[in-house]
Amino acid sequence: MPRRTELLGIAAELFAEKGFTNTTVRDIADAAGILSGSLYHHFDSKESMVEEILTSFQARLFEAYDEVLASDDDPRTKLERVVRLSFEAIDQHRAEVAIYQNDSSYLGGFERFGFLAERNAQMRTMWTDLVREGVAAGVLRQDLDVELVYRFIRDTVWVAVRWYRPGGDLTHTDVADQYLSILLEGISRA
Amino acid sequence: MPRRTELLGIAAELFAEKGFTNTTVRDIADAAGILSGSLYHHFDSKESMVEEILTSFQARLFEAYDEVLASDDDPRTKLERVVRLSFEAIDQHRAEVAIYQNDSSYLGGFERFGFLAERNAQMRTMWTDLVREGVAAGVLRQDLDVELVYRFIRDTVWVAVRWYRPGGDLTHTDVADQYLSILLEGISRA
DNA sequence: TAGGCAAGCAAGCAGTTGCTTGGTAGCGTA
DNA sequence: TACGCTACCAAGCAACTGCTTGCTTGCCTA
Repeated sequence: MPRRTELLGIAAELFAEKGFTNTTVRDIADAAGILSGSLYHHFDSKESMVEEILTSFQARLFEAYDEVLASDDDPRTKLERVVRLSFEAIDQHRAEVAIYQNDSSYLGGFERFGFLAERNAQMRTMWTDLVREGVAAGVLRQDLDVELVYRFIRDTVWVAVRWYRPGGDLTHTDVADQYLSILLEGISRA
Repeated sequence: MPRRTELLGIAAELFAEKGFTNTTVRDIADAAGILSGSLYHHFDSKESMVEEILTSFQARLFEAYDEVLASDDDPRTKLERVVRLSFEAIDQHRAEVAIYQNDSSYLGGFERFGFLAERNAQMRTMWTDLVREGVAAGVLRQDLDVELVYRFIRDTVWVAVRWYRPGGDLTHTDVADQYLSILLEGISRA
């Protein structure tokens, strides 16, 4: 693995754990076993590190989403697959998701991180379209506030990164199963 | 209003907006129209400001929770009331909830903020007990993973502080209605 | 009208921050 | 053996951080 990639991984872990601004370049350098100045041989700035971490993660994530959306599955299946994909992303890219969850509101304030808002809009379109298709197809309730349903799903799925631990008792599939069951059927007794 | 209270309000808004560590004492002083050093006439430290903000908020919140729990409502009604109370707290104490959401993992690392973990445990007991009572009473599904249901509810409710805007189109009651409807009945067509 | 007090100013200190500069060690290759 | 490249070191700078100190101002009240 190229040193550059290695360093990005170390930085991502620290950003996820302590937050972007609370992580100093000296923290990253210490964890890598080098001096802080040496980091600037590999990267322009601390910001360019997060930028690279987030963009490459999002690129992979949306590629996976697009594959589902392009399929000819029915709306409900697509919705399920997208939820499962998201929990899988939390499992396999914990640090990246955590950074996205915790620091994107701060980072979004800088021009160079405008792509965050774009991806958010893309995400919103994806979810609301899926819900609307489900309603149109008659598999989802007609009285839903699509925008609210989108927010509830998005929040519950992504915030799970705060408590989900890869390798624990619950697999990401377990979590997705339970969540989909609750989301689709509710918690009331039939 | 005492100057002290006024300053806490200003600080809370800034903490909520930019995060605790990203808010400098000079930011707070500027917003209050005084010099940074003058803040120390009112408070020991920046940390004691957040501490006071969070403890007083949580005290009021749990007081309201306790009233519901002590009532003789049935489990499902209690669950509904607690959800509604939480959305109401987001509406009326946006800044405090936002600080609690965004900075408690960082603050929790300091000894003086141990009360955050205690309140978290208290919150967890409250929710899981409510769900278990609902299951026992036969109004909630028997196959629920109580711990997971608790996490999903907690996350969805509190993270709403990120997008809910008091005075907007949706009242906190609207949001609570929709969420309870989804949570209890699911989004699938009956 | 003298005393006490809440509120704030002016100046600065020590530590931390992201980042820069000029240099070097080691390795592969021509 | 000279060259170029990757990876890093050593030292430090300017800006910013939370906080301290000694002092002043204006108001209330006894």
